[in-house]
Amino acid sequence: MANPVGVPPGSPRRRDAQATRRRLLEAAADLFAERGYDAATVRDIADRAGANQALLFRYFGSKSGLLTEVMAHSGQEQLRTTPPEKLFETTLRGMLTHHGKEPHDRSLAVYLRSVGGADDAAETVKVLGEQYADVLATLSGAEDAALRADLAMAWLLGIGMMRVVVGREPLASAHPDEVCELVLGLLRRLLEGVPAPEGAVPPESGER
Amino acid sequence: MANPVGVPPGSPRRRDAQATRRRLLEAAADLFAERGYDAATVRDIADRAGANQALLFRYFGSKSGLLTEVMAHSGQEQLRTTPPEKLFETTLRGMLTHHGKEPHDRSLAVYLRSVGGADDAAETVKVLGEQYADVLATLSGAEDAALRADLAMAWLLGIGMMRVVVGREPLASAHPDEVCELVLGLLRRLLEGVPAPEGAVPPESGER
DNA sequence: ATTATCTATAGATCTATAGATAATGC
DNA sequence: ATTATCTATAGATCTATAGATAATGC
Repeated sequence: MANPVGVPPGSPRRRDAQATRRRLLEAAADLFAERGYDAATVRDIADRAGANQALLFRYFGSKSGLLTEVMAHSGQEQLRTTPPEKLFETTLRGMLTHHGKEPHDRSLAVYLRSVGGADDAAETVKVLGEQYADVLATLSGAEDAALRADLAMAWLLGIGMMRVVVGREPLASAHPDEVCELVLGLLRRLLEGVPAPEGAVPPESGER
Repeated sequence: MANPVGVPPGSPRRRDAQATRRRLLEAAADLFAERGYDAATVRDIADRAGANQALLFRYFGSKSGLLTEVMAHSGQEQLRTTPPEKLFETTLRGMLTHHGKEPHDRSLAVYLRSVGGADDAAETVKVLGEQYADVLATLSGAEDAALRADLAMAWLLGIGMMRVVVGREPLASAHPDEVCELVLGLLRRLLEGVPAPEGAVPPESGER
C-alpha cells in the first residue's frame, strides 16, 4: 500500500480521527468517480486513504453512508458558488478539464459512473441531478423550460460520459475551447427557446 | 420460478438446446438492459429464461461470453438496416419508445448501463458505440466531422440515460415527437457544421 | 483512561465446474 | 446411447462487526 497523498514516507502519521475521516472522503470521491459506486470497494478506498478498512464503517456507518457524504460535500459546492447563467459552461469545462486522470469536478463523474447501479446509490446520486436541472430551467423563458433543461443536462452528461467514461476519440482529446464552441451556441438556442428557424437563422431553412 | 414467456403452465417444456439458448439470450438482453452487466446475475438471467443456471455456462462459456453474443446480435441489426441519414432519428425514437418498461432497442440501454463498469464488459460494449459514431460522422461535411459525430452521439446517449436510466421528469414522460422537435433541428445544425450565430467564427477560420 | 487503529472473521453473494439424472432419438 | 438439464459445491469477493491493541492526553 502506497503512502497517502502528501505524507512523506517514513513519517509515522499522527493519530487524528478528523484527518483520517477527511482522507477517507477524498479517497472515496476519487474512486467513486473512477470506477463507480459498486466497483469501488471499501478496501480500495481505505487503502488509498492509507487507513484501515474498519474505520470507514466507524466514521460513516456504511458504504452508502459514505457515498451520501461524498455527494453532499463535493456536489453542492459548485452548485452554490456558480451563478446560474454560468453553470452550464463552468460544468462543461470542469468536466472537460482533467488533472492527470481525474476530472476537475468529481461529483458529476460519480454521477455518471453510479446512476446505472440498482441500489440506493442511484437514488442518492439523483438528488444532485435534480438540483442541476432546476437551476438550468431558470435560464429558459420557454413554456417547456423544464424539458429543455433536461435535454441540456442530458447533453452535458452525455459528453461527460463519452469523454470521461468511454474515452471516445476524438472527443476525449479535443480541446475544451473547441468543444465549447460547438456546444454552447446550440445550447443557448435550446434553452432560450428560439421558436424554430424563422428569422434569425442562417443558411439552412427550417422544417416542420 | 415463473414459467418462461409464452409457455403455458403445466405443459412440460420440450428439451431443445437451441430454444433454451435463444431464451437465455433474450433474458440476458432484457436484464443487461434493465440493470447493467454487473448487476444482472447469471442466476437472474437463467431464472427469467426458465433455464438452469449451469446451462448458461455450457452454451456461452462465461457471463462475458454471453454479453458478447447479446451485443453482436441485438446491436448490429439496427445499424445495418437503417440508412445513415435516418440513423439518428430512428435511434432516438427507439430509445424514447418504451414497450412496457423496456426500451424498444435494448442494445443502447445495455450500453448505457454497462459502460460504467470496469471489466471487459466496458470494452465489449464500446465496439457498438464506435460503429454508431462512424456512421454518424459520414453525415457531416465539416472537417471536424468525427468530433461533431461524437458530440451528437453524446447527446443521444445522454438523453437515453436521463430518460431510461435516471427517469428524470419531465423528460421521461415527454412525447417522443416533442423531444424530436427540440433535438433534431439543433443536431442537424451541429452535424452540418453551420457557422456559429455570430457568423464570424466558422470552424475553418483557425488553425491546423 | 480514552479512543484511534488494527486483526480476524461472520455471513452473504456470485461465477464457474464436476458429476449425477433423465428425457430424447435410434 | 446421446445429450439436455439439474444438484451440489468450490473458490473468490465484498460488506460489516466484535473484540484486541496501542498511541495519545491528563
